[in-house]
Amino acid sequence: MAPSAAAAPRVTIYDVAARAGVSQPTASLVLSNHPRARVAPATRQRVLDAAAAIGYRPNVVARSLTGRRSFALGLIVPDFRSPFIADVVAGAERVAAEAGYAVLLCDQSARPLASHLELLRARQIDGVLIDAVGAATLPEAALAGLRVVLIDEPAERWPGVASDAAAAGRLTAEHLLALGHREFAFIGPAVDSHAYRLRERGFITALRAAGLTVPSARWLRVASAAVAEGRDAMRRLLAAPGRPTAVFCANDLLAIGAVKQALTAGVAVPRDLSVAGCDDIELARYVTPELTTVRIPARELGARAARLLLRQVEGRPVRREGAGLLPVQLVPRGTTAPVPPAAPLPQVA
Amino acid sequence: MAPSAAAAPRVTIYDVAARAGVSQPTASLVLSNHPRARVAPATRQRVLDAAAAIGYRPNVVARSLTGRRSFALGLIVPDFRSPFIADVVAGAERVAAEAGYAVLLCDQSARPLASHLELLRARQIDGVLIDAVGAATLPEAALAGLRVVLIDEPAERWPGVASDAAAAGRLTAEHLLALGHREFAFIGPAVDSHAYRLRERGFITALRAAGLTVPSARWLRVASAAVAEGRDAMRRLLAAPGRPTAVFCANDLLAIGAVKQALTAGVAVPRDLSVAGCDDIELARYVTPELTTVRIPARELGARAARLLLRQVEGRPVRREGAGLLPVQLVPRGTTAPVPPAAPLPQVA
DNA sequence: GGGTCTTGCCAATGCGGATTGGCAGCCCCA
DNA sequence: TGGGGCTGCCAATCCGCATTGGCAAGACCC
Repeated sequence: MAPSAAAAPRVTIYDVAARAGVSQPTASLVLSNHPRARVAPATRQRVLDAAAAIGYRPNVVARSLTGRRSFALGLIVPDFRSPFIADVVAGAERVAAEAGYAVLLCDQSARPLASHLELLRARQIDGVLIDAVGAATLPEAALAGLRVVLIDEPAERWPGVASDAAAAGRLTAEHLLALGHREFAFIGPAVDSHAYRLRERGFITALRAAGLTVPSARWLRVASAAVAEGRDAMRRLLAAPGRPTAVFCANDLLAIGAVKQALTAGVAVPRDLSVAGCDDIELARYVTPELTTVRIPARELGARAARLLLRQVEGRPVRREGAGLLPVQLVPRGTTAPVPPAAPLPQVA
Repeated sequence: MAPSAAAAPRVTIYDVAARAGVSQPTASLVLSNHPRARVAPATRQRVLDAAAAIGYRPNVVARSLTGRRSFALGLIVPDFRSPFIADVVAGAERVAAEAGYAVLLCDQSARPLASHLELLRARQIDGVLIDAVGAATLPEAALAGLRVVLIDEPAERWPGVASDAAAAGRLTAEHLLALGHREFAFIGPAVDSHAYRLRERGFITALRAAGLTVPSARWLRVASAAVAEGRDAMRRLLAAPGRPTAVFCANDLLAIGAVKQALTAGVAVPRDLSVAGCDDIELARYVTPELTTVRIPARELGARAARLLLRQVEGRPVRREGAGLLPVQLVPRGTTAPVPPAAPLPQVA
């Protein structure tokens, strides 16, 4: 249990004070650059010189104990290995780092949400960014006393930031409709995620507006938003009787898997089948054919969430949701094309 | 500067002690489950009950201050958004979490290595895993007094874990040679990374053993190991006079970019040109054609590094490099094929 | 030259918990 | 029955830093 032999002796603020010939509180006043500190310029300089001379580095742990804040934020995500999430993390991390905060990355795939929250609490975390499944249904107590910002998961009790997920679905629907498609399928994860639900709803609502629907047999639920799942779903889709001319996948990974499977099965994409994804991960441009998708500003999502959380943490005013939804943008590429002339169904009059 | 109004009142060990009718040290002895603690069973139970009743959670910050350890590890990586690195991180994180340690993820693309080390020091980090460019050339002082484990970057002064990068290059060379290839190119990042150097060297050494070389004009250095760079490199390669029949890319992202560019330029892969990558990221199976590559056990690399670091941190004996290199494995897929009959050069006798 | 301010610094204390040393009370045995 | 040895608990102290209250010395004024 005991750690191995002590390492380098630490340089503390007492050492600085001693070398500068002042008391520890005086050194503290100077070094923490206290605004209302009344310290003679000469004294201040002596302290600064002493600190520089012996290479003083404040001990964040000690500072956290007195200040009751850790200068660290938690960031809980479903799976940081997903490219989209990784971008969200990168955006948040950058903002946090610039403000001098560390980020404790918590992966929901490794440990449940509530457990992460407990651990973050124990570490006296200053605030938590939650981009995780099930955040909205967490018991009140799990978040009590924490400063929280939700990502892509609106709730009345907490501020949050979100992308315009409904628009993502709508834009895709409109794109496919404009290409003449009338027979659709949908592939999406069965997770309890607001953003995914809205993507679905935006898609179907736009279809309805055009007098169309997606038959329930072509409404495929998969376990997670991963490539392998997209593949399985497409396999099922192609095995069923009839065939859609266009498929909307709730994210790019699913779409990549779906395209892959279609090609493997000899279904030409986009000639015989159009497939669209959502997120616009970097990879979307590197698969063949390049993936039609909707660009979601992932980094911006993370960055904005972090800024919002830092406002709370530092006691600055927080505008509730004021910023509105982050805009998304259709990116037509190579996996969607006009419906083939010999469409399975005659054109709707 | 002042944080906003205080949140929920914290439950401290003093509260537990008061409720159990014992002194704080006694409560501490019970709750920290001290091995040589001499506490009467009844007393112990009273303390435990009290703690449970009021929901006591030890304050990790306070514990860190006295214990001079933070139960946190640093993990410095070149870019956690790279799929390969993400797997290394996942492996390390899992091991750390199981031992009760948090991981502070530091991205070299956001801030230089030395700066990260400073920050980790200030947080009294218990140890650092370094999978970063330039770790070997760091000044002595930057790492002084830290417990360190290097990933894929052997150094005499520090323990480390590494994959058998030379074998990765060799296996690829042998694979391509067996397919009849004699005209090669290489694409790799110009970063100062041991693993990449070994991959190169392993490749070229195996070619030499077969009496072949890679002409310097086909030895392409790119800025980073990213898809876009692979693309650029292939563009240059195809623009130059003559053409190899096989290209070894130092990692999968480069290979994916290279394949993409070749296809775009009308060069059929693998018919006209074979391309091989390295890492076997998940994506390698999802591009078209599927990528031939060498599987590097990324998660295992991270996990093993974390275990090694934890041994040091907890003062258990550390076997120097004892474990040896992690084995790698060729994964032949769709981007490599026998050299076409009408090869640019006659078969070497 | 004795008050009243101001300025500049420091003593004391707290944050939450770990650890050490020691002191009662009890048992046991000679 | 008195002393030795345990056992079980607590008082005191420390970790490194931030903050408050106050005190002494000098500036200023009448």
